[in-house]
Amino acid sequence: MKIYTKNQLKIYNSLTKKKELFTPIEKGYVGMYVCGPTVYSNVHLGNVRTFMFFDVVYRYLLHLGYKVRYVRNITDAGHLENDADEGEDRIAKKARLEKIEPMEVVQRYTVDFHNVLDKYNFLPPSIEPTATGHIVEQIEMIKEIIDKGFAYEVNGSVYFDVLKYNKEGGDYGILSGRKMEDAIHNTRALDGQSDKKNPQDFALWKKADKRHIMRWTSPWSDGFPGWHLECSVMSSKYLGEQFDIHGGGLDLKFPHHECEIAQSKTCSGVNPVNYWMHTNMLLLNSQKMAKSTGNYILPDEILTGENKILSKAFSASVVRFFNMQALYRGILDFSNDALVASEKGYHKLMEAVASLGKIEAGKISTFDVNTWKQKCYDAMNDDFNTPVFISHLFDAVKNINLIHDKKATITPEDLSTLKETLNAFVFDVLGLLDDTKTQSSDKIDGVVGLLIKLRNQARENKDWALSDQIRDELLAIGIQLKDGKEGTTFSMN
RNA sequence: GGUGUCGUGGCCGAGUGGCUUAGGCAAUGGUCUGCAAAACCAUGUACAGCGGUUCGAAUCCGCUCGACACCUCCA
Repeated sequence: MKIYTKNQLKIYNSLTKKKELFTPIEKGYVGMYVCGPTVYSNVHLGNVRTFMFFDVVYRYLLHLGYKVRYVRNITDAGHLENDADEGEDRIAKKARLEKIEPMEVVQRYTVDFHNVLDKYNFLPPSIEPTATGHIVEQIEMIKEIIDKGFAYEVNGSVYFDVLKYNKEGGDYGILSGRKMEDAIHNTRALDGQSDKKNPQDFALWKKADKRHIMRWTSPWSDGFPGWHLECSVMSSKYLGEQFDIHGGGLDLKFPHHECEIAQSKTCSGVNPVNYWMHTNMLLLNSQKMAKSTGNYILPDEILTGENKILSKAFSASVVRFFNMQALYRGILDFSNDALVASEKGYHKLMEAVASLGKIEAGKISTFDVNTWKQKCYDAMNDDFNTPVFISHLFDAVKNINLIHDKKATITPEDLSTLKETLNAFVFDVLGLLDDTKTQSSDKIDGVVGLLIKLRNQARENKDWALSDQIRDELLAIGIQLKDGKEGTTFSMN
């Protein structure tokens, strides 16, 4: 029996601004599209927050037993730098600065992106399509929009006619809560450089100027597609005209997602997405993390400790844990203190998971495992409330420690449920890794075991100087000895 | 200027009309220890301000102050 039949998931839908019961279009199957990165530079931690959250969404849906097709694109065609005719795309600009081919830039940062995801233990999406791999489909979609009368060509470029779309029943502005009548008066003028009929109109195809390297042949000009188009094309190609979940960062809500809806709806006549999900921004020192302002930290810099923000290096799982201790819809402020606190909590959790393997069952359970388990599911079912979910995991931690200290007991049946459930939640759903375990090995176990033995002999001889030396010097290299009633154990940081 | 989000204890962050007002970190006391650490037990401090609705509001409404984001490429 699939877990999802017993667990009714609720998702906060950005479109309706309400939590709604999640009902997939096709029972048992979920189609999810998430806007991926533009690969013109390294992904920073803010980007990672979004992908990490949707990684957990993906993991949880799989855990519930859904068959999920998760599509996350790579934007490698470059976006317009601005709305002026002379706009060159970002990837081409970077290439010129670095005197390399645009596709070389794309390749370098795509590899970097994948390396980061790998280090942070992301599950790969089902399909990771690229914009440049779908130029033909994008041209077809533009033709279709022109045929339906909602796009016009000017000087080799094609624009979507937002006002006409809305006059004829369209709902441009529905996602972002903008009224087009207001927007007309409030959009900043762009020096009259534009070919557009109205400033709200957005480009579907842009004619490339002479210096523009990334270009494709089209019925209108040698040029390149507008940046909103690729997501409409790739989502409908792989997930259908209508699909379940579309995710992305809050900053993409307008205009990117708004434009996607207009494009897709023009072609299909239906709302493309049932549940829109937006992750909020990650702040650094209370300011938005963004490459353009220099206020950012790279995922690799956290792992190596080579940065000006953190006091030391932190593992990928600590960052993951930190992210999951906050709700995805809220702004999250990244700081050294917060990360230090998360690291300790994470270690506490991992040590309980480790000692869970060692505890013995008893005759009765002083811990209601099944109620606990359901509380965990309830939290996740409530719009992926990972902070509450984690607070329940600490409920299990407390009980595991009590049982471990012989102050509580658990039946064999409950113990097996607890093991199975906690492991699934921690490793499968949250995607955490046990850092201590991966660093450990039989040889280290043997060496430290020998030192523990020598130290215990010293302690028997009341040679405190020697026993403390062993303890302190091991601690200095990151191995902590723990004296318990059952003898001495150790853990590594 | 327009659109939107938000202001919770020393810090990070849940909750969203009454119920035990999460959880993590830090702090204090205790158990344990040769002393510690770890673990466990116990404890304190809070809902930006003002006004309103209500039997009752941190939670709803209004205003004020403050923060942030989007409106231009951005996860």
